[in-house]
Amino acid sequence: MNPERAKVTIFDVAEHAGVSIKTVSRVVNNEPNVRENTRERVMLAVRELRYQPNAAARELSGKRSRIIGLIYENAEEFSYLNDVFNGALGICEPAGYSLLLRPLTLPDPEIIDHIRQFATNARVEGIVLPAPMGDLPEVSGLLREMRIPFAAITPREPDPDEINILCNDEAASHALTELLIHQGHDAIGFIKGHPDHGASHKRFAGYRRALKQHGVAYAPRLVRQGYFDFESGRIAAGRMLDLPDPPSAVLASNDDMAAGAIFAARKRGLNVPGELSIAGFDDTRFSSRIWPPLTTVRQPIAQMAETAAALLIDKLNGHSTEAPDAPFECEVVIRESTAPLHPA
Amino acid sequence: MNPERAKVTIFDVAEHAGVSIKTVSRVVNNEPNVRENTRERVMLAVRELRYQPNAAARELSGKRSRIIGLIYENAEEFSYLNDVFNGALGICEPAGYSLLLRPLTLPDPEIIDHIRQFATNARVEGIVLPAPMGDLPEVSGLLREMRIPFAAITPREPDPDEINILCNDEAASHALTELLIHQGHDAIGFIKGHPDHGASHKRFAGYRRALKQHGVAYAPRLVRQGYFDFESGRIAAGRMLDLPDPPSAVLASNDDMAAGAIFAARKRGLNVPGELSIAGFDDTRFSSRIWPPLTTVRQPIAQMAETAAALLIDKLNGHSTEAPDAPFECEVVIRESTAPLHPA
DNA sequence: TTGTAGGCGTTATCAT
DNA sequence: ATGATAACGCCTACAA
Repeated sequence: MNPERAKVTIFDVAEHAGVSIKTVSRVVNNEPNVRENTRERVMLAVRELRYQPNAAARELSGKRSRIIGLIYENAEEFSYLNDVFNGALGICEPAGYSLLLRPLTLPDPEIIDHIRQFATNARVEGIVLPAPMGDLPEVSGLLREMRIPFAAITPREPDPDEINILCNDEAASHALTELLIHQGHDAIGFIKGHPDHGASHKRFAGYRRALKQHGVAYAPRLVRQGYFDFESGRIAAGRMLDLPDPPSAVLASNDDMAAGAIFAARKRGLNVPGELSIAGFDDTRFSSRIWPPLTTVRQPIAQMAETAAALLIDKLNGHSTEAPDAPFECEVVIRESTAPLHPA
Repeated sequence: MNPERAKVTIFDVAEHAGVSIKTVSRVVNNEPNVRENTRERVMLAVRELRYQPNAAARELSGKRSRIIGLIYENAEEFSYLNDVFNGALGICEPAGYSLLLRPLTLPDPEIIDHIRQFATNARVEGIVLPAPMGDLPEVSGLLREMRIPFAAITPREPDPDEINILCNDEAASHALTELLIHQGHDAIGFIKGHPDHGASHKRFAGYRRALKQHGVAYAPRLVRQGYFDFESGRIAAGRMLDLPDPPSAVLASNDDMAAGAIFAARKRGLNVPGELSIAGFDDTRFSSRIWPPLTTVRQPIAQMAETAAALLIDKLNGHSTEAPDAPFECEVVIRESTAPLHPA
């Protein structure tokens, strides 16, 4: 019809509807004290003129930028980020918020400056912090000091005043270990995750609890430090496999490291799962696509990110922020990379 | 020192430096006609007060949002997106631009409305369009009509007035096919990519050209349609492998489909590369981590995204936008998923 | 080289 | 329930 780029303002709408701009503002912002009749007239004008409020003017006047920041570690390996993006975006968009990304490369000695600049420069109202950002005390400390609300997706101890999205890592790790034990394994290697991630400790704790519960001896030589990346998994698994008495199963704290473990096994001519069972954590996209498909633990990452964003937006809008009553549930996904130790 | 959140405005700086706000504005925006002496005095005040210009006020007044949009297909499989994000962000940030994400699920009958809304609502100044968004005529048409500058990362024919980032897909595909031919393969399967992606056609063209050039017969039964996702690759490869005279090598138009092909081969008990060579395209993160590591083609995606963002920002700033003189170079990466047909 | 006035489109205040 | 008017912080004209 009219492809002109002439922008229609609140004045145009007011004139068209025969009211004042303030009334238009009230209607557009769902404020009370407008007669139903008037409201409809304004709405009509809004639609007819295709009125879109000017975000900059809104922000300047009302102090609301409607922008949410997402600070994340820019590590290639963390495949869960896509789910985080999608989950957060899925909530922000319909709520009228924009999502601004801020990747950070860790360790970052200037992290404080970077975040401070991002927060002020990009004028974000709130920030979503997926792991491991929510695990870093300096980050949450700074945000607290700056009085910028944030939602941390991380398995730390929840603070009732802050938004914290949890899942039962520990229980899932326990279940996975138990599965291997039930399959007859009693020499189960464990590759730990990056020590700065809260999840690493939870997962290790679940492993130890399962061993203890089922009377399987804990062997320090079967526990290796990894850092959540493929290489560290490959190396850690290699070390264990080269032991005189290697494990018959390896539990890696994430899928990337599990893929590294499979790689290491293959290099040594070992059949997986025939000679070595391997399990991971996260149910990354590719965990079902490598061979053999990986037994792993699925976290509802997208849902967790959605919840984080939704609670954050609620908080920004002054609504009561009720933390979810229980942690999100992880689910063990059994595929073909694990098998009973002595098949019948 | 002073953790107060009182925001310092241009007036504060002007007062502190003993000049008018206009002079401060000139200094902050690097405009000419300021005495060096004055400039320094203002800069000092800026630093002392930690003055940060208010982006909303700037935008409202000056019509510059300093926001760039990135519209992409939200398909789980397109692993190159991370590189696109990183490349674009790496340029935007130092240039003072923010990057706003807009995932779209294709096919989207309301794509026009969605983009229109994104463009106006999010007040983006320009838009980056990675494949396949730049391939969709309705998208580029709309942007053209709305007079929003965009940079398309896609292998279509370049328009001298528009920003177009290319790479030599065709040549790379030709080289990859040639490699297989040199290895003695003469029954080489090809899994095409999604027909809506310009790259699909380029890659197929390179394959055909290589066959022709080396006198290898073109066999339509060895060419299957895929859609760039794992499943379609698995199915397409499966069909070919179940043929009475299956190929000895399969070239997939991307790594996800190549991974599917490996999966299909494994299911049939075929040794890769002993009984079947498989090659992909993209050098996705995981292509070096599956077993066997994938022979593939590496595109400099992050660089291409960087260039797209840089050219776009140049254009927005009124600088001369010179297209790069040549397409970006792809590189064949030889790994262990391909082998000579009859090893010595 | 520097400063003054007006406007950008909204929300907030305070009348009516 | 509605409206006039003043912020909000900056930039663009236009003066000086």
